[in-house]
Amino acid sequence: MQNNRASIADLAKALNLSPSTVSRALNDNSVISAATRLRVQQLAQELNYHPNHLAAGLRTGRSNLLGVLVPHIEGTFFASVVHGIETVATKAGFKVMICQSNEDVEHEKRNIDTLINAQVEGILVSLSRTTHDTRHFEKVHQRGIPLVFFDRMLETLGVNAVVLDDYQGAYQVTTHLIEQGCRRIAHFAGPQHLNIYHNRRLGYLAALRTYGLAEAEELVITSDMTLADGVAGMEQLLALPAPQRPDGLFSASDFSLVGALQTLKEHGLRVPQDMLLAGFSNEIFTSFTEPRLTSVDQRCELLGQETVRLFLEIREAGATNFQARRVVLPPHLLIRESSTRPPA
Amino acid sequence: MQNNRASIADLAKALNLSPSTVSRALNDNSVISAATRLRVQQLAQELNYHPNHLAAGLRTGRSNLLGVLVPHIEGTFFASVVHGIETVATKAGFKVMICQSNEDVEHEKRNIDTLINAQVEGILVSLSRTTHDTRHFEKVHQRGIPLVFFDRMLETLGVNAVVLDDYQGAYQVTTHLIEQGCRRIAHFAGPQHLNIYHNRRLGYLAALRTYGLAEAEELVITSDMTLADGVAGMEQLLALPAPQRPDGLFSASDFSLVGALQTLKEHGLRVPQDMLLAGFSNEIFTSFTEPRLTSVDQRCELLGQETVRLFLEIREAGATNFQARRVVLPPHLLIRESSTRPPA
DNA sequence: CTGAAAGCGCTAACAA
DNA sequence: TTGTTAGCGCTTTCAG
Repeated sequence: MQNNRASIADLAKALNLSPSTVSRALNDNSVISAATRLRVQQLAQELNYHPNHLAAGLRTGRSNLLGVLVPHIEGTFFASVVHGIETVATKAGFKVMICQSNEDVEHEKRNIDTLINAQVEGILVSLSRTTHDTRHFEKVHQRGIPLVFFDRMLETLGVNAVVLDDYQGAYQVTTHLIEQGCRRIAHFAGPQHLNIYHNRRLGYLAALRTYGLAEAEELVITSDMTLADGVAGMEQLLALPAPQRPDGLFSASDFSLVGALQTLKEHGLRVPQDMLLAGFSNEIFTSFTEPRLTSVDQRCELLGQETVRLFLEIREAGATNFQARRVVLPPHLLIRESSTRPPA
Repeated sequence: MQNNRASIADLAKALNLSPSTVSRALNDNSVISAATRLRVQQLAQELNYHPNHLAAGLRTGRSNLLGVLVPHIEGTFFASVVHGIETVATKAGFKVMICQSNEDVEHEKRNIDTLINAQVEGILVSLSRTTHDTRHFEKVHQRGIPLVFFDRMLETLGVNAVVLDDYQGAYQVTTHLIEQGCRRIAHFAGPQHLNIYHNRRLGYLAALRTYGLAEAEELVITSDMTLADGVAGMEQLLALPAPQRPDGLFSASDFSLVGALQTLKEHGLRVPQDMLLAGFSNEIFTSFTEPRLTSVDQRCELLGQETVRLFLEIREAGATNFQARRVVLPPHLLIRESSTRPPA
């Protein structure tokens, strides 16, 4: 009978045992005699037995599945986070199911249903750019499924979340620019309904205030943070009358920053001599440009790992009576040539 | 009874129907009267009913799960491939389970078991760097689970696979360098037991032969293809006596190429004036360096999509009686400044 | 230490 | 068009 797929029933029959005994033997239940355990496990190996997790899950109510919902997975950031998630989740015995919202709320809603249907034991989410309210997550809560946000979230009170301290990161990087001598610092900002871009802007403004620098409306440019947006943004800045021109730029995204750098060069301006630059995310390419770009590292992998850890904690405590918690990771400023004032 | 989780039985009871009728109504079975269908679906909505896919899967023998096994997911390449996979798989009604081997065969073996246990309906694999034989995939075959390799595979006959035409890509890019006037072209090669690096080297050699150029041992440097390896490799090339120095370089990885570029600059040499450069993979940063780097695009997303398509085909035909097929995607050479001979 | 029996939630014959 | 019945493969009382 060494056919396609052996079941517990098959093993039981072949060994003249009951299914329950076989099940116990396979699961290393301590109550089973060493002898039968061995017999069972050997035959299992021989027949190439593989447990059916669907069946076990149905019976026990545990799927060992963990749902992850990200806006997309191309690009460094989410890929690294997912890597971190996968690592810790696997160690804890979970399989990871990945869904992408493609930055679209409707997708996001459908994905949530998919994950619920798959009986995942927890859901880890980073919101799509087009998500402005989170009512579609209520049913997750209702079903008692632990829900943890990471990176992108809405500032709703009482949700579990793991985020980078974007405010601190922005504050530090802006302070650094000021200390390097900048007095008019421009800021490329992202969509403000997203916590991350909002906090980066706040951190930037706070640093200005701390040092008594005036904030200038014409120096803050909000966009979707692509490379092209960076090009457009820098053109806009360079079009300002000379006294209003910035001497430094903090971009909330490294992509826009590269656009800005390219534009500066096209105009015959040099970095850092003519303008200091700093970005956010520590994308891999920030070390490949000339000059290399100062940036704030987001601890992507750690972020993923901490997200799973928080999930495990919630699960342990029981989803419903867990006091919602927010884990805030310290950012890490990486100073490179683009923001280092050259000796005069 | 609008408790945590409603089941079909609950709906049936509430509506005075049999479970089968409810099931049929929910699945839009054409045999059900419009009226009952509506009643059922409305109540389902109201009670926030979600089907239990584990149960359905157990019953129907279909899990709607697709297993994906990659060496890792950080970095652009696999992330993009997975993106492509996810997109097509979702459209076909599959959920994707992702595992990473971390470039380790033992992990790979364990992951295969995990996926089998999860009752996936197909497995898509890109081999770990440390995999030298593929016996652990036999049980997948035995169980009649469609198996498709993508990108990294062993040259075993009769497996299903989707790969880029690395040979062609390398041939094209080398030819391009020759046509730009290069006569001594160096090559940074990767681990040769992996089909991709092997084929890139063969393509490089073939192009040399076509144009009657001698291949020089000292110009082919094999490494693990990191940025640091590129630095070391270029140092090695520059240490050659002047007449033996290359006038062009084709690196099988963009990362090594960046290392080479940085090293050239440190030595006061200019690209493309003093040496032409070309790489492989079209990593995002190839457009951010100066000069921008010529590279071969790998069609990552398409690769992922085609892999799923091949899986669907196999499934359709029945895994066992499907004639193994290999899909080879044409590469796409992107010529940028680093390989364009400037007017003399 | 082992076995018998029931049931997780759903679907698919077959019957009505 | 609807209902009855059985069972997917596994685990878990409860009894022996």
